[in-house]
Amino acid sequence: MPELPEVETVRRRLLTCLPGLVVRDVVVNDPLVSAQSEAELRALLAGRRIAGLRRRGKYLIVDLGAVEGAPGGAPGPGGGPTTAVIHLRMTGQLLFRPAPADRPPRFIWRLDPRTDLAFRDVRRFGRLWAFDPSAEHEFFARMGPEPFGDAFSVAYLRRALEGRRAPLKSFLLDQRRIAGVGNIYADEALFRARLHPLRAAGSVGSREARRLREALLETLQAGIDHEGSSVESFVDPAGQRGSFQEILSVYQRTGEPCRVCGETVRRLEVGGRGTHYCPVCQPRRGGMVRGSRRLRGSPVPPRGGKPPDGAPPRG
DNA sequence: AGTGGCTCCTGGCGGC
DNA sequence: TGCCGCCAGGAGCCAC
Repeated sequence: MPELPEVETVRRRLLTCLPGLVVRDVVVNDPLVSAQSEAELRALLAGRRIAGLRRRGKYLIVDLGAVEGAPGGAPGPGGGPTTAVIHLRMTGQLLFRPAPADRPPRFIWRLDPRTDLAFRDVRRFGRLWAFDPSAEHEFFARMGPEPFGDAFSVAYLRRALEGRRAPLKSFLLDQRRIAGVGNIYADEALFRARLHPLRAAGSVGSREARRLREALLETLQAGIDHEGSSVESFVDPAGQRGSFQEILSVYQRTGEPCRVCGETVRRLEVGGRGTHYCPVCQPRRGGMVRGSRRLRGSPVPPRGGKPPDGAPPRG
């Protein structure tokens, strides 16, 4: 599932082909993809040149310039610059010049010179927004600091952890605390930090907080270096899979031996999310939170054998 | 305010 | 073989 490293991989790929292109038209095939209508999106996006691509947490941000040739190029409802935001959620794929003969993408940006940016998304959780750049601050107002930014210091993390009774796993998934961490990288970072996912966030000491921050950064950076994890259906805009899934330590390795100590990797449910850990490398300590109900039929065997979803789904 | 649980959505898979 | 129900999860929403 696209988390920070996957979205960053998409951003870097699109950076090589999108900037400078003009959005000629917008086609919305699935109204659920945006609260805005196709006409609204067209008015906000069409005629504008793509100026840049940024990322905030798991959100991809596309900066578009004012409509060229518009009176004065002045900002305003008439044709000013636009900020577009895309969230891939579970299965979203942004494909540049996608192969045809697929099911219709949820939306398409027709670009000039003639190319397409298509949004394919089997589970239909992904979303698109477009708004005046002045609205961006409010849009991201409740989102926590970027892990690689200066604001994500040990001091910040300690303050954020302080007093929290929620399990560490839930803390890491809370986008208001840290931006961009999802289920895969949360499990992997906790393993790297040797912290049990059910530890109460507030029970984490200063040395452990330092370890957790370093583990998060190392894990996310490794994900970026491997161009993402193609566990579910992630592919970059050229249809290429990432390779981080090949070096996962615990995520979806239930029943397999820990790569460090050989103990069997376990699975439990924390905050409704499948959670994978090594009971030896991530020992229980004081300040544990009670786990959620045990998963039915645990231990759940890994759901291996699924083909990459880069292949076209059935028509 | 913090926390947990439910919901959306679909394809894949296990069970019968 | 075919059908049914469960499962995955990011984030918004709601209840406590």
